[in-house]
Amino acid sequence: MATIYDVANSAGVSPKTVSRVLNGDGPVGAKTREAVEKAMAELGYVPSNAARMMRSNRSGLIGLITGAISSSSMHTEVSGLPDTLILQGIQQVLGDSGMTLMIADTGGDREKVAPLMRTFLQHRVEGLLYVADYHREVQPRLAGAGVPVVLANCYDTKGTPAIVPDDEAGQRALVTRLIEAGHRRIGFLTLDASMRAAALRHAGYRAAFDAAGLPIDDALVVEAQAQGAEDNASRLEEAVDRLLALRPRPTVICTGNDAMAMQLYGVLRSRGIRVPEDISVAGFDDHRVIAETLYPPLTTAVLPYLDIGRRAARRLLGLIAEADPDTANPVLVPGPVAWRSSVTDLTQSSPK
Amino acid sequence: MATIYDVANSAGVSPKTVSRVLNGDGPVGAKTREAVEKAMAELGYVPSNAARMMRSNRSGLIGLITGAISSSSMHTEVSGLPDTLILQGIQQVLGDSGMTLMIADTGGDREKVAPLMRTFLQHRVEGLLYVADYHREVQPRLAGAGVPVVLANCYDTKGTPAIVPDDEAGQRALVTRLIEAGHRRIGFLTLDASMRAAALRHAGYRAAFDAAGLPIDDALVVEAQAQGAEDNASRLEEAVDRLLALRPRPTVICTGNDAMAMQLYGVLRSRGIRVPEDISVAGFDDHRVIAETLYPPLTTAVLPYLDIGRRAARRLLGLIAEADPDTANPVLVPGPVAWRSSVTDLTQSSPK
DNA sequence: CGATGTCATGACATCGGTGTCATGACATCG
DNA sequence: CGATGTCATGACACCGATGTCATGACATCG
Repeated sequence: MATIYDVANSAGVSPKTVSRVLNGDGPVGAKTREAVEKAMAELGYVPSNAARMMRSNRSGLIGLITGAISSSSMHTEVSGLPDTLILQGIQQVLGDSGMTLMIADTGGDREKVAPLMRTFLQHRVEGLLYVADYHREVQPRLAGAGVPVVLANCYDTKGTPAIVPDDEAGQRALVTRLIEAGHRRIGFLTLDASMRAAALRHAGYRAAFDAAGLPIDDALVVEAQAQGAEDNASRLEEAVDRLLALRPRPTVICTGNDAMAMQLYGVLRSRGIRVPEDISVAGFDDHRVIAETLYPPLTTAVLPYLDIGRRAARRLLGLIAEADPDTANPVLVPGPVAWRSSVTDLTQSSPK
Repeated sequence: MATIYDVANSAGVSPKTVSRVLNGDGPVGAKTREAVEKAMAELGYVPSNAARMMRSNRSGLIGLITGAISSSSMHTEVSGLPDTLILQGIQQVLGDSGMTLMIADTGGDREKVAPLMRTFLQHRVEGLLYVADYHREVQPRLAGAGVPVVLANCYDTKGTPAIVPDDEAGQRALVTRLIEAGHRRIGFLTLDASMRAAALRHAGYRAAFDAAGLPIDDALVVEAQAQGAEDNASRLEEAVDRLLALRPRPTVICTGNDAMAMQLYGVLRSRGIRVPEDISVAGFDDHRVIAETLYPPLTTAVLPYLDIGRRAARRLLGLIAEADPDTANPVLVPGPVAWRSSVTDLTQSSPK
């Protein structure tokens, strides 16, 4: 591979002059510049980042650690939105800023974090991102490496900058819309209670009722999933039957995520109940493949993974530039409601 | 950040000795080694890859270019298996080999490939991977950069090493299993005919009938998707109705992918047809979230993305080591059939 | 007991860029 | 016309590792 010396020789100038052409600092005569550029093109010269970095101490690299990539097919029970959407958002922002992303995957193995960190530090990354596969608390043990860190889709107790979804606001917005559509008996099949999202969304559900001045019937809320359990399918069936046995029967059922809504469609239909004519269904995540492809398409709260990724990247860039305007921590990212035809508007069908 | 000189000073030895401790080449006295290791620990020393690379010319980096990450939410009509599974496979292999992955995303913009390539070359990547979001031909214009390239989930006409799924074998294996289960009237809702996978799978479908010595009824094969079309949902409904009108009616319907199977479930149920009692359904992809969560769980041909990723990575490592045992190109990766309860075994229900 | 070999270690050059400073050629000004 | 300033360029050191070669201290052997 050609070096700056090769270019300098070929153009009959000093390496320093080539450097000036490359970086546009210092003055260069028009004729000289042309000769240098010709030589660079002929030799297919590409400057070495390594050499450059030795002086400048700027690697232009961002390290990204995740257990996300390899975990997605592992716990199929946690079939939330693909975390790679977060990567997308990160990529978009970093790409524009000229940074290059290095990714490493723990494969779900906590022990691998330390060596991966070491690899990143060897490459002198300027910042680190840690992405979790679902909203949760982490102790990533990667602070204090002398490099800014931002957590995405997770948070810790040490005040590390973090970006997480606003699960509560999402569920609240969704349920508020349901109430506006005339629904009063709103069933809720929740995720495993140990998940942070479960608690927050439940709180959002309650907040929507409170805000509307409506009473809450706790019988309408049923945990329909247990992490690590084998048979979540039958668990869901039981939960659905419990909701269907209530009187008055719920007019709509919210689920912990879109995958659960997909199962719910199947269970309801096997009971001869039509969606949305007999009962409405709403999900959470806006997992496109599911929500848009289901029949009928699913109304759901958007889990703003793309936006979380973007914000995490921007915040990291801010920290690297030593300007972090964000004071709140963690930053809560709200998502809109995706309104589709799985929910009947009761105010339309039977106008007061 | 501490350098090898800091460590050397602190331990009272020369930098070269520290280097020897680091790399385990050359002999080092036990006492000296201890002192050096203590100094490294105290200073939190991490060697600089940049400096190392200047001498060794080995960056330990692999570049990965994809339009996949950011495209997945764009074309929702091409809702195949998430390509990030390929990344997973790549990660697994590269992680074990001590290589670090740099990723860049074109965001679907062909113009961005060249600058991204340049960035990678500046970092002196030792190899390049190009990952496509679905099986297709590409002209990535990235060969000839003096760096080995492997294509994953795509191929070109220039003989660049490539790893692609064996769509034909997958469909053939699936249909063969269906035939073994007693099915003879096998409907097939295909992907947009312009997709490579569509043609290959159709060939596999026919091959299965040929191998079994059974006649093929072309009326059973209907294109149920058009790329870029807005209303693929109603297109699918029409296609399904056409199949259902055939006499004798198909006993099983294969779909172009799992997302289509999910829609098919909805359409069949809206027609009052039960799966699998009245008609069986089989998909393609083994998109876990769909196939395992659908009710009933979906029989499908596994699209071996994880394996494709692994093989692509291994092949690239082979090329870097200048040993490429693979002669066939592209390499076809077969996938098994995931047999689940969406298909009825007719030989069981009505033994001859 | 001197020649030879092994071990442990260090001095020095080198990789490919860039920052600092110096230098020569002109243009401008008082 | 000499002093000063600007422009274009190059010499040289340096960033942090590692390869090459040299060196001194011992151990081993004939």
